[in-house]
Amino acid sequence: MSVGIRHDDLRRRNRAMVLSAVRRAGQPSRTEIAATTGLSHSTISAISSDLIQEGILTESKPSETASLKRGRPQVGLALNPEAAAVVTVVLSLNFLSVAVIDYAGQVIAEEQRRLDTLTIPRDELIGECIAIVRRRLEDPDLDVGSVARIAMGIQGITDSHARAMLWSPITPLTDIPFADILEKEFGIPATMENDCNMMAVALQWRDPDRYRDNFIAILLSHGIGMGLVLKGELFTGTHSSGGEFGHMIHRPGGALCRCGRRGCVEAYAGNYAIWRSAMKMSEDAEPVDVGDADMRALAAKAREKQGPEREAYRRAGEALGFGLGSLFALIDPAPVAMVGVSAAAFDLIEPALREAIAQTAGGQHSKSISFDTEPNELPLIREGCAMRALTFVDQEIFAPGGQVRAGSAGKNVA
Amino acid sequence: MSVGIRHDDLRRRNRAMVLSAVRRAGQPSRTEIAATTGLSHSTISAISSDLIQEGILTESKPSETASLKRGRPQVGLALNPEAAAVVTVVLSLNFLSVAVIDYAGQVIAEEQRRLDTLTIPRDELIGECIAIVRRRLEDPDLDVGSVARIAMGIQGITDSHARAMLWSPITPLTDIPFADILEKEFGIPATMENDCNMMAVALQWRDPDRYRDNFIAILLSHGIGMGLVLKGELFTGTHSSGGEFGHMIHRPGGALCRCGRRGCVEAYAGNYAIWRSAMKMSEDAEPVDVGDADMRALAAKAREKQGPEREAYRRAGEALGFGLGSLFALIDPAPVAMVGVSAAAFDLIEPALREAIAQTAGGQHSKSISFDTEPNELPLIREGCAMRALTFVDQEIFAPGGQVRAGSAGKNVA
DNA sequence: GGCTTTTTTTCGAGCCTCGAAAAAATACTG
DNA sequence: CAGTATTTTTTCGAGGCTCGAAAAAAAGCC
Repeated sequence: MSVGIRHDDLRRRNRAMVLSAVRRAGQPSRTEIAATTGLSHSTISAISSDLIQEGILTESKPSETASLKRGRPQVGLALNPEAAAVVTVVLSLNFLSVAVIDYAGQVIAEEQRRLDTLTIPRDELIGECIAIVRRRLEDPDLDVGSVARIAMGIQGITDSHARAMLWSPITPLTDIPFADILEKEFGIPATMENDCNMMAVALQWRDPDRYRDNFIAILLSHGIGMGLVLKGELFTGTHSSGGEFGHMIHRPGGALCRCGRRGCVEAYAGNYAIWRSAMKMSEDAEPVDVGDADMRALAAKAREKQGPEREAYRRAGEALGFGLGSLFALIDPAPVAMVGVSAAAFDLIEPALREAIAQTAGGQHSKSISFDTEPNELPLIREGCAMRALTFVDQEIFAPGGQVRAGSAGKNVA
Repeated sequence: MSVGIRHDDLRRRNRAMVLSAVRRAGQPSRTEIAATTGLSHSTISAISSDLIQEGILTESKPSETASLKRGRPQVGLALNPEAAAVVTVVLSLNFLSVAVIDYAGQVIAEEQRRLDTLTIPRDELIGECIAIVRRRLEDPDLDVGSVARIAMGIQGITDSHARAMLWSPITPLTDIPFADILEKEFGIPATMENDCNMMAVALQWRDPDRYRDNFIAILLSHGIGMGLVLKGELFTGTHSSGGEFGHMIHRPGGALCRCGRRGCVEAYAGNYAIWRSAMKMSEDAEPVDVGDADMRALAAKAREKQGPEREAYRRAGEALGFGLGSLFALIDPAPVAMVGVSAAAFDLIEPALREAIAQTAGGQHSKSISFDTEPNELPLIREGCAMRALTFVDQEIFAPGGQVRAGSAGKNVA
């Protein structure tokens, strides 16, 4: 179970810590790193000199803003963009997008492609994913350094080890082990991540002041998804990617959900549910796909005048509010980011949502709960995948040797 | 944020690891400890020889069962009961109980006392708690060694730092900082823990095969509480003890809950709710206290024949089932222990509970979810408090020096 | 140009863990 | 019953890592 700390773990962990500090802070000096990590100057000096020699870090000459204090000027440390690269693959409804990202986090190549995900056969879907990655990797215009990791993100449920897509709303196909497929094809370690979890990871990097230890990212789109960060760590289920907020029960035996069950939050707040309600269709009506443009038009009509459209958003807000209330009963309230096309209609959702929360255990702090909105989920997902992959490189490739007992893991990066 | 590992942390953590291995395994030999911790024999030898010299561990002569293999026999290591002691204080409805427990986990003294918790004034409640602890500590019949920790458990909500009771169903009083009060009074570090969390801790020690990484302990009593263990760690809210399962929303706008809101799970499954429903009282009826004996009589009547009593338990099962279903949507299914007087009536609850779960996202694995029952919560709570306190002593007193930067923390236990 | 200030590197000391070998304690064997 | 085999535990030297102090480096200040 709990494993003792060996002597060689020390350097390994502290190396990872230095890399993490540099990635987080941008161009910190050795002194700053010593301060944030609590390690001595000598240790930081030794570790960073190693990392520079190995080509992982670079000294970025005088930091522009400085030079006002006297004393020896600080030398900034930066990630060497050429130290490695990672690839992100994001698969969403009718859309496949790939990006190559350097070690410093800059996009150096990308490609996007429409794809009829709802009808495409299994082999073809897999083939398209492999092909688009291959094109980017073999692009002669670009000297893609050593790609150290592929991170794929998808809407739907993935397994808890980030290896396979188990189920997804964007395709009837199930159980595709994308991580294994990509690994086998390219010989590069890969992961298969849940979209909402990646959104949460991205938010943590984008705005660490607001999204640090505890927060929630909710995807308001065709379906309802959630990424949850607790105590600074991404929360995942024990078997699956977890956090199926959209399938918490709002009204037992209620409206028909896309998942086939009844009364889920999503059956009131997903795009198809809002549409169904606005069109005065039965709650038992089979869920249909609604385009983003149609949803925006619906929101406009709801803003215009009272009517079934506005009522549909109110009901969505109510479902989300009670769901959040139950969630807050379990984990205490936390900041929430609403992402996706319906987040652009959050003005229509918020009043009923707040009213519902106020009736729940989380209601005491109802006022203090704040919501951000971000209508476009794709950039967030890609960013999250990129950071996921890069921190993997930081920790497992450039600070290797974690708790491997048997086996012939390479000893040092020379 | 993330702090580097210093050289002195190494020994500290490995000491803690050895203590943890001994506490978990009973009387492991040095060789066994080396195997479970992954540390070398030399390291274990050095650490345990220190711990023995400091009087924390003892060598427990030949382990009886052995002596069949040849070779030098293993020498078991055991916790020295006299190395320290801890005190547990459990405050529940009309009942206050205290125990003194030695370092090896054996109860060496206890005292219990009836108390009218619902009406007792604040000062008197605090006074009674202090008095009962003092009596046990100053008992001349018993040579209580150095008490290193007091762990108090209470039904209700505590803050996330385990310092204060914020709210409790057993008294109208709120915000009593019991941990600070006991610390000031006795000069011994203290904590104020939530009862259901302690139940979960106890289960983890009692049956580590079943309750290891992910499980749920639910208290079915006057109120509904929950202790949640995820990835082997007790889950707590960000501000409070968290896990207010009983106040997840079952039916928006539904039955009146003791907390003043409507439609909570507890408003259908708490003792008072079952009683209310069985007596065909209104769902708006003010919650009343129901004695354990009355509840047992009610269950007997429900078993006897169809009628409002049986229906009341069915409705409780339904509420618990949908609540668990929502919870399972978030964290994936896990084993559940039902504790408390209504757990003895779980046969009446289970059918509707399983039926409800089957209708939720957790339903796919509905069959594989297993329930244990334990009608008596008090021993569990005390056991949990004791283990909590003892592991604190292991980690913070006998392996001191964690991440203290400034300050004059004692260096070594001599 | 010398002095002050701040950052970074160097160097020796002190720990800690590890592996190998030795020591200890028992069962087996003839 | 003495010698051998086996297993556990201790001992000892080697190698690494971090730390503090001091030195070196690189500026601004007077």
